[in-house]
Amino acid sequence: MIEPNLPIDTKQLLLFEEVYRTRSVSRAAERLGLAQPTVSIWLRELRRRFDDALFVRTAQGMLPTPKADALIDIVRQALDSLRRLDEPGVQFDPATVRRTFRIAMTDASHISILPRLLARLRREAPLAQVEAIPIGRDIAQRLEMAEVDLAIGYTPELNTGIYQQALYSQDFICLVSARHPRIGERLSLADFEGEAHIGIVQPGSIIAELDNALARQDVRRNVVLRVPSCLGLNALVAASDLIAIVPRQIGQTLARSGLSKALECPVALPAVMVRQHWHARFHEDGANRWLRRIAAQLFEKE
DNA sequence: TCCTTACCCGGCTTAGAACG
DNA sequence: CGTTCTAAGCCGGGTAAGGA
Repeated sequence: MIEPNLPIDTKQLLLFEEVYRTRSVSRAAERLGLAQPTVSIWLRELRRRFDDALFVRTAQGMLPTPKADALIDIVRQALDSLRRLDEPGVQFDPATVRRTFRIAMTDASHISILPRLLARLRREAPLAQVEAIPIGRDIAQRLEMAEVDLAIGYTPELNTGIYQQALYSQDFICLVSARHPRIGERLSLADFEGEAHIGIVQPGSIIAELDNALARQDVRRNVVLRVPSCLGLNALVAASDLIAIVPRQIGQTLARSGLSKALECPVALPAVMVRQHWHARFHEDGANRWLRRIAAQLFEKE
């Protein structure tokens, strides 16, 4: 016995995935080429192993328990990894790869990075899929568990086991309505302190650093609205007389709609470095290296 | 070293109970 | 009524043990 504690048999992983997908023991058995009782017996072993019913009979079929819901992603990733063992050669070929790249990023990056990144991926890896995942406090763990291939953002708290590469320096700009009643083409410090602001509240986001920087310069801003995301910002700014401090790229992109205008901040705000992060386990992995190179190349010419 | 035997294990079929 | 679970018994392959 090589590893008595190795949690599970590959066949049982396949079974788990198939029952989860088909919501049926019988259909899973048919698809796996097994007799139905065999599936039932394996399921019993899985239930003992995980100390959970995993699937329960209902009028809608064999529905997964919360435990099964929690396991399915890990199971699928394990199976994906095992299937890759059979791919010809170990080297990575973007032109033929059929997999999902999971990239954690802020919603601001959905505007500033994702379109260009997606265009490159679609061109070079037409069979691959991309999943954008919110970048949160648990990002280091998710990188380690291979739930996320790459994390892009301002995440100074990542360290052990996580590699990083600087992508670009991000500075800030102010966004106001294109029809603002008092602010023209320049934003003065008096305007900045006198007008009301929208604050973006995202744990770990770049924007959380801003109030620290303003406080150091003894500049106050009157935040009357806090939102969790940049995505609805344009409509909010356009329909109000509020000021929003946003990453320069986001501001310029949103201002192109004509609803809002991007103005230089009257206060010096420190630029922050946006980096990409990956786990040490995948440092030599062909697919991960390729993905990192694509992301880095997006910013080389700037 | 080779062969036989016994045993274990995984998977099968069948049958019946339990359940929604 | 259809689906799922469980038990009993069978079969084939692998393996360990023992004998020639």
